[in-house]
Amino acid sequence: MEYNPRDIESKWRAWWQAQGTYRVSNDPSKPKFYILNMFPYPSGAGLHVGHPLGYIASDIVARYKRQNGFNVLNPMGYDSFGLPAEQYAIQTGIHPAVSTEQNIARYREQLDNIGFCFDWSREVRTSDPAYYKWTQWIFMQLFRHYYDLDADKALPVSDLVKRFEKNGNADVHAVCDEDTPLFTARDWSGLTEKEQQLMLLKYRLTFPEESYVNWCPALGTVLSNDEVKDGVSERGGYPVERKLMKQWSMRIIAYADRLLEGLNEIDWSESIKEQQRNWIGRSQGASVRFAVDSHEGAAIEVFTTRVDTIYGATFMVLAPEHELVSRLTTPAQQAEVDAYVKWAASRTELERMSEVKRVTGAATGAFAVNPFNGERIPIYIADYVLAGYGTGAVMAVPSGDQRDWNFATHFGLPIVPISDAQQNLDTAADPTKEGLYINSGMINGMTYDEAVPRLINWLENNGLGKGKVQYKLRNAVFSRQRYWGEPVPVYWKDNTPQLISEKDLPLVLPAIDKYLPTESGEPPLARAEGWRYRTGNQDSSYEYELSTMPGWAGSSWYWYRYMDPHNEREFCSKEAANYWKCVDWYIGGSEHAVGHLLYSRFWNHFLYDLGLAPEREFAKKLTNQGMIQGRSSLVYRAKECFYEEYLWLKVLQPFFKDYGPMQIPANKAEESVTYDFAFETNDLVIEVVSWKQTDKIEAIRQSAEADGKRLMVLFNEELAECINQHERTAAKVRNALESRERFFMTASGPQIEQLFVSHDLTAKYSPDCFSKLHVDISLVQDDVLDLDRVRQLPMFQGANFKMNPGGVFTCAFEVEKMSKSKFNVVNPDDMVAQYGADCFRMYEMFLGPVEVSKPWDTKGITGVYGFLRRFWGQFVSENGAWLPTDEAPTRDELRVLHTSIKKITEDIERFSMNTCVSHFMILTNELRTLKCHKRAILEPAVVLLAPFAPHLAEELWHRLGHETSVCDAAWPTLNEVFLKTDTIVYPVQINGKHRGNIEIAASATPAEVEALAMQQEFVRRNLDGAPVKKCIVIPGRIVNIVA
RNA sequence: GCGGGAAUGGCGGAAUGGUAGACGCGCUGGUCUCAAACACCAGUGACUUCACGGUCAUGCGAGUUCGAGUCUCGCUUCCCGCACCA
Repeated sequence: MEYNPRDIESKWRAWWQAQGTYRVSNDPSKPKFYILNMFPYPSGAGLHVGHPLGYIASDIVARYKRQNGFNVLNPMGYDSFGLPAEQYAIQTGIHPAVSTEQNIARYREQLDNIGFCFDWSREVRTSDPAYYKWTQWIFMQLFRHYYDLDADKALPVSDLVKRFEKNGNADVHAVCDEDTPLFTARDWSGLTEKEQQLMLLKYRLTFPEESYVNWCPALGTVLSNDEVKDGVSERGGYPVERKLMKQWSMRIIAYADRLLEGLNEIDWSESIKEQQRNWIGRSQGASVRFAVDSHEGAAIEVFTTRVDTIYGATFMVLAPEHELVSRLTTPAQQAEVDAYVKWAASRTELERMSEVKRVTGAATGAFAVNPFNGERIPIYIADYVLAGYGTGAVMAVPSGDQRDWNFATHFGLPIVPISDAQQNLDTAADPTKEGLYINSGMINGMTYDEAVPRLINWLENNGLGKGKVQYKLRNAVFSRQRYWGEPVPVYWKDNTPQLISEKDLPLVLPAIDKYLPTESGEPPLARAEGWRYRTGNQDSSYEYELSTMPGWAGSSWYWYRYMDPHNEREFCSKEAANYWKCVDWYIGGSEHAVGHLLYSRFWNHFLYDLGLAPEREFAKKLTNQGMIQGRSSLVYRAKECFYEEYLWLKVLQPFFKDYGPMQIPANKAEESVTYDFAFETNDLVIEVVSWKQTDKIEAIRQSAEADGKRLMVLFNEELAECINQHERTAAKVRNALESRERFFMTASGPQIEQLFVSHDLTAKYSPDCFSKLHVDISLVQDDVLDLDRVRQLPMFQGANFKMNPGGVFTCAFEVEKMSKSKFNVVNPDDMVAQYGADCFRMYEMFLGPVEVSKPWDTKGITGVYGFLRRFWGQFVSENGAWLPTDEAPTRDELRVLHTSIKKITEDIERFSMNTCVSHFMILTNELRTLKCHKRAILEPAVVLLAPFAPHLAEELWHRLGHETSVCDAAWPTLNEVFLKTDTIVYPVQINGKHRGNIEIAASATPAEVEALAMQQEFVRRNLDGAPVKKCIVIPGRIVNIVA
């Protein structure tokens, strides 16, 4: 009886559901294992074969762990707030909740098709009010806490207020706004209620602030830094501009150091950790205040990581936007500075980034004073100094910094060496920290390690600066001027933000008429009628915050909700959190390297500080799955110039010997020859042109007449029409050559509008004769286009196809991202329908390592299908007979089984699923060779296969007489005894080259092995009489004879 | 420019420092069939040899080692991330 996945799979899926096989309880009697996939955004396009890759790999691990006695949590849900649903709502008026619901239903159907062991009773959706109630609740906790640097954790703002009341803020070491003033207890109590609230905002971990943000007009919202790539929005690629706006912000900088340190204790890929380190961008250095000559009270603060080079500072550079520029510029320099500032402001981000090498700048005419040696140094402005980093000002040390060196060289400024180890300063800067300082006042003769503390000490003692750590990381903008997101649980009273009462959570998204900003430019929520907050019994009501939370809010804590998904009192109970602790293995795409993964770590550290999260880091181990790329098919469409090349290659060349050398335009641009083709011994000229270009035809005709030439006009379209019968065109040309008519032109307008050329023919033509177009891969098989179906499509109306000599039309292919727009999407549903879910799962794994990107090739799936059929065939004969017997297995059979147990166990542990599938194939091939149908071998093989092909395994498991699920069958135990063989085949090398093999008893000593090797004919022959220097025998492995 | 990763047949990819190319696709030949598909069997890195066999092969060049795809050093190319970050 044939293996029939369709029947088997639907049967067992229903059974699993009825049995609740995948229900997970928080059972403390068993060790836990929490494996998590990054939950998907349910897009309208559905899943393609690339999406489930990580889900399948983690499903295998989950099932494997369960068979090894673990209580496994392997949940799934949806990150269901997001821009696409809202964009769709704007276009169609359909509520995002409705389209999201539909998309989720489709996702679910596709996911169910693949046989995952998700416990759907634990599903979460970020857009569900029962879920976002807790997102809002966590936001409230952030608002109620500040970061205390002495405790090195988040503490309640209420405590902070008590300290202010007692002692003011002088002895408070907390992360706060840069401009927070010092105040005493008396100052504090003198503040009004509103002033106190405003002061506290400078400390809260989330707070509204006026700042420059990434404003995306096309999306009508601000974006956080990680949502902007190369100056445009990550979603949609719309332009982004800097705009000053009042926005909610998250004080993530408070956690910068902990986020950095935490990276050392988690098992994530080096590349992700490095990206996060980069994003945080910690640099340790010093801030130094430079006075400005003849500007009392003006001081320029700079940040430097190389304070040791300060004696080599020979000038100073400010960003063109620096606030002091206008004040400092001398009248003589005013015009030049104004011009430069204006020019710098006009440059786009792209220009700035691409013209890094160019040195530009302008002198302000003012001078700064080096606090260490009192030297006056000129102040320049230049756009290589960024307004947004540090203080927007640098002390320039041309001997140690290449950019400063370039600038100094360009403007003829002095370059002073500061270390005796610096070399070749006339060709480049030398940033060395080696050697002893020279020309450096108080640090002359010191090393780097001695100099830095000395200088910082001096700065601090003289009040001119201090040691300082600078981060590239900015506070994260938390507001979106959009509808489809979590409402911020805040109302505004007297221009200060107030949290709503916890009992009013969740603050549910109100209904609105249109998903657009109001006429006055307020966010969509301003459209909601009567949506105001009423406190207590008062009649007055207050306006809610109108922006919503960003996409990353709901995904920054969701792994806790899976632990306790229906809890109405807490986001997750203490017991559940303490049992599941954290994610043991997190799997997802590397595109979330700095967005989701950094914000999640931030929130988790915060929840940890509050005692709500049991671990500092939420995910111990992270694996990034690779992309499955599509194999796109492309057709070549002929452009104008193709027809000329075609006419020459296929039609005109045979006339060459009869009508003499032919003039063809050598270079179209020069137009040295008036006509496309002209024969030397015939007064006929030929012009190839589209019949639509009537003006051009008329002009050529007049010019031919004037030159006394006979003219033949060939339409591109008529060439296209008879493209597969070029002799017809040749006949026309011959006719014209031999005739004495003055003018040849086809009278009727051709029907053909475009021509496609079989890819295997295109090499003969220059590449710019064609444009490449994607065609749907379902129309292509083995790179051959299905013309009958293609001709039906609107896109190919009025098209003709130039076939290859075999009479078929071939396409080019390209490996690229799988996407709808490239028509290369392969739907998992189709694969499952044809080969079954088990086969699809195993083929996805078989393609290659999970972490690596690789192209999808549907053809290869037959190999896996054949394997599954053969595996089935060991149990069930062609006529449906049940084959397993209770005979005792042989040594060979046991060795085959236990080799597989060892390899498959090891390979799952190291996440090498592709080699697992190979081992299953080897196992099956060997059992077939051994004609083994013994239950003692086959039953453990079924258990091994269960994580990979759960449906097939369940079927065979039950046919073997079991009544409980194979999911709970214990993983087979390896017995090393069975791996041993009686004899060992040793490869024998001579000077490292493999020359032959010897077989000897496994118990043979190295000396015996050597002796046997030496007797071999092939050894004597290859040694050719040379004396043996030594013989290396690695027991059980190899023999190498050195001569 | 900086950082991370990679490079092995026609293709996807295997190889604790120990027979390079497992396994699969594709291809070639055979069996079955009127035929095709499916299935099954055999072969399949390149060059060379009637054959036995030999030579060359893991991006390039050195090195360590009895032995290197694997380790070290120096290059090349590709992918990813960051990028005038003081």
